[in-house]
Amino acid sequence: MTTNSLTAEDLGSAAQRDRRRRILDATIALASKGGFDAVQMRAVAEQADVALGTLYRYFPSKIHLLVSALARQFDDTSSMVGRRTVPGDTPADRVIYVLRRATRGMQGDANLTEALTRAFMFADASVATEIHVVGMQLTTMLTRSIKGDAYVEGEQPSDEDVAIARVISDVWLSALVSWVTGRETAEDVADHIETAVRLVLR
Amino acid sequence: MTTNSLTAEDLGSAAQRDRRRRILDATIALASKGGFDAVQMRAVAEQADVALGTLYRYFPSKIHLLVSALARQFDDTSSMVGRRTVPGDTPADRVIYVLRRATRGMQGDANLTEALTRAFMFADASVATEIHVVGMQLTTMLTRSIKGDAYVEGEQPSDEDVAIARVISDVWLSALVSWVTGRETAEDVADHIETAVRLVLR
DNA sequence: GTCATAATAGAAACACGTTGCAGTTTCGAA
DNA sequence: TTCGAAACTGCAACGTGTTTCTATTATGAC
Repeated sequence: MTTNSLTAEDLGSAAQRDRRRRILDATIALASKGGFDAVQMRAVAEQADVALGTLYRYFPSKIHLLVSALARQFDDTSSMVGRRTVPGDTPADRVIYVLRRATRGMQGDANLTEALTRAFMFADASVATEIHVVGMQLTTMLTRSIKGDAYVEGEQPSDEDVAIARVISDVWLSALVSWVTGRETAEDVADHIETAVRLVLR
Repeated sequence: MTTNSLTAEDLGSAAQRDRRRRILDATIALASKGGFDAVQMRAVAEQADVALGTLYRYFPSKIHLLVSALARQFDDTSSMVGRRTVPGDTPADRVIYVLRRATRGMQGDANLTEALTRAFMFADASVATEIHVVGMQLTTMLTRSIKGDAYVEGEQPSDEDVAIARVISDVWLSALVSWVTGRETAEDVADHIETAVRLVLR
């Protein structure tokens, strides 16, 4: 294994950085238009204007590609949403507010959500790094919501808060899967999440 | 659509019932040996001694096949475990006991677990029926554990118990995915589940 | 500027899920 | 028993993820 695939850290020249960007752009565009099935490697390569072999040099599988796209999306969103105080009087209210917003956002681009969620659920250990990043972003978002105004930048949340955030993440992920696979409606998902949040944050 | 696929209810002749059994046996055997990837439709057909087209007549996709296998496994296990009182003094203890047993059982056949879990997470709306069956089995198992000796056959569990069971199912499923995809160890999973159960059942 | 090395393009080939089809067998009704 | 419909077999073919290979182009050391 003399030549590895290019990672986010080790992006060589400007041309390579640009190729990587074009590939992820094409991925998002295709996913947004037709979901997981529409993200076909040949189509991504063509739309990004790279050869198929090059695509595989940058991302060793379709799953890596989609999870990397997910990580970039998360980065973009969280850097935009940034550090605004979460409205709501109780932890439960704040968490529900945040999750409702997130869920609504994902409903707005159902195909993209389906593609990224499926990839996330299918990802194996070789994608653990990217997955972990996404998990941390989610936990941070939730513990911040739980603490509300009491949140202090850099301070460690309590073990219990982390445990609660984790349970809520799990419920949210399950609900997301139910939704993207067409087994539950958006209302089902919202109700289910709200019930769960009020249960663990009572 | 004049000819539908054969469902579990509409199993025609004894020969057809036997074909179905052979197919599911072959599926479990292959999954147990090599996981999701080893369950190849041609291999299943050959091992079950049916033509590929026949396999697809019984199960319209690999996902249907695997989820049906999962449902049968669940049936077998729950009919074996049957109606034995769950040990433990508190709901949390009983639920943890049951989940530990289940988790240990799945670790004992990691490949099979990986295959069935992946199929479950990938299943779309066309598999909703089979999925629903599995979900009900899981919920029943958990509500029974929560109630312990107070459980009465045929009695409806309370809304809160169902909600709790559902949250625990979600956590368990997420943990399972983390484990089968190699992102967490079995100990991680056990700890995580125990924390979650004590949180919602305090 | 030259040259070795790595990166890319382009295209063929492979693997496996899935579909389609022609011929054969099974099965139930008359 | 005979007949027609449904089920089954065997096999070829297609689509898409993945691999592989050769020729070409970009890059960086000297």
